[in-house]
Amino acid sequence: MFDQAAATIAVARFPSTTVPSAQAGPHDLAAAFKMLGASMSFERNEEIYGEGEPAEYFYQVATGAVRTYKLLSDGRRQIGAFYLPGDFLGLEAGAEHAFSAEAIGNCTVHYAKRSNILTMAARDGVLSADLWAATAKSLRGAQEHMLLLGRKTAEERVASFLLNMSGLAGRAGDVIELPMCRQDIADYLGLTIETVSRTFTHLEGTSAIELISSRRVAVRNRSGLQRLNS
Amino acid sequence: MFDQAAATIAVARFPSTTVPSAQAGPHDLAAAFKMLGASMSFERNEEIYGEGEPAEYFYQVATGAVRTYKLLSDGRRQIGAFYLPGDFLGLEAGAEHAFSAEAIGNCTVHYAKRSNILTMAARDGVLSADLWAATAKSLRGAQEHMLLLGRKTAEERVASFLLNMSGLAGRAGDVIELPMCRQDIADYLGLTIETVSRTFTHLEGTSAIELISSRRVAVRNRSGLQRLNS
DNA sequence: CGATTCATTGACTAGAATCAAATACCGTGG
DNA sequence: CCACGGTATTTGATTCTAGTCAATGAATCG
Repeated sequence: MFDQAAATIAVARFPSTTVPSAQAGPHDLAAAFKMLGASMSFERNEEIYGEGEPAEYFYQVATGAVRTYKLLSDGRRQIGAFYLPGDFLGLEAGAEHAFSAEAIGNCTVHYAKRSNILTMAARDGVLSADLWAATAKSLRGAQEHMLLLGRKTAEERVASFLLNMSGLAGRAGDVIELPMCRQDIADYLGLTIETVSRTFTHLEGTSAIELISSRRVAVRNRSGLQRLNS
Repeated sequence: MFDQAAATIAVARFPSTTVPSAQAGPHDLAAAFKMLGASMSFERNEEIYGEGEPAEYFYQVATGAVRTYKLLSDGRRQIGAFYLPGDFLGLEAGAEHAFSAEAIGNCTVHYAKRSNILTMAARDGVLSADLWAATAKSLRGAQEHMLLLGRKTAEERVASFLLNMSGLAGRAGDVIELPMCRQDIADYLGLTIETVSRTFTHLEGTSAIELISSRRVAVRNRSGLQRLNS
């Protein structure tokens, strides 16, 4: 999640698999979605699935962006990850979803029955390996995020976030389009909306970034951000 | 990880698989370790593997306890999870370990070559499903932990920790044996050692727990802890 | 153009971190 | 068995980062 480079690859791969490979044999997860999946549209803030619901489907973002989150009883929210086109979600094993998922803006999502994917995976080593790899990728994202939430300062969190959003391949001067609002960013970074806003302003003051509009950020000093990112 | 009930099940399952199942077919991950794995002992604080090292093996804790962690350049540490007997670790896909792993106390670990497990999994639907399930279990633990790190107060974090350590089946009056020191707990919960200590003392003051010794805690008011856990 | 939502800024507070010291614990050797 | 040294833990005083409360400003949409 959140790895834009990988997301781009996955997106690029998606259409190519519409040309079915000659052999009926090995498929990857994206190809399995093409075979078994259907599409569905969601409006801004619409729930895709809820925590505790039976986990019937796997999902792949086609367009737009998705957030997954957990709530405490008093409404405090932690966003676990943002999902961009190509990313898979709902891969957690277990009969029930451990997170809720919502559309950030209007978006399209491919979905496929878990049982179908799993049945196919049981017979297809490549597919099962890809399912595992996708899950493990989520796990690594979560582990990286634990370090951020447990040990980084507000400024370091925002810098990490911006660098992740700008992608690995990004260069100084790149303009980042943020699909999510400040509250989403705050709940993702374990901060308040005010702290996120102040930190953006402060980073602009040090010429690390430029706030073109609230949803558009230009990276002006990439290595400065990376230094903050430790 | 950290799910003592599940850990106990895994441990219980382990010896039973020494009796090879009649059919050579499906195996679970624990059985695969029995077939392919070897054992190794580690001393207190000894490194099992390091972040960035090639991920050659999968591991399963046999006795003792293991911590996985990441460091920032200035030494700040985030412990991602504690692993108890029966738990698997090192399941992250990718050529390199994303975390470091160390023995908390003297411990024994089963290990098996990744390539062997993966080869076997490619031909064995049950094994590959179990590999995926074990990875997904780690993922759910990580997601739960993100909520703790991002949104819970110090008292809530410590209460969550104690409830997790006491196991799902625990009852009031249960005595928890903590295998790790205060610094490990602090780095796991995203707090300082002083805050952990003060919170323990405060929970004792409210009769929620009793500190028998620094490594032994008795739960006196389980529902009180659960209320804090939200 | 007004209404509403979202973002920024300011003043003040609080919860956890930091700095510092005292106490408890543990293994070793006399 | 007890004294010693080293480590781990607890406790206290103070600071500081981020949170809270409050108000203003900007953007978006009928």
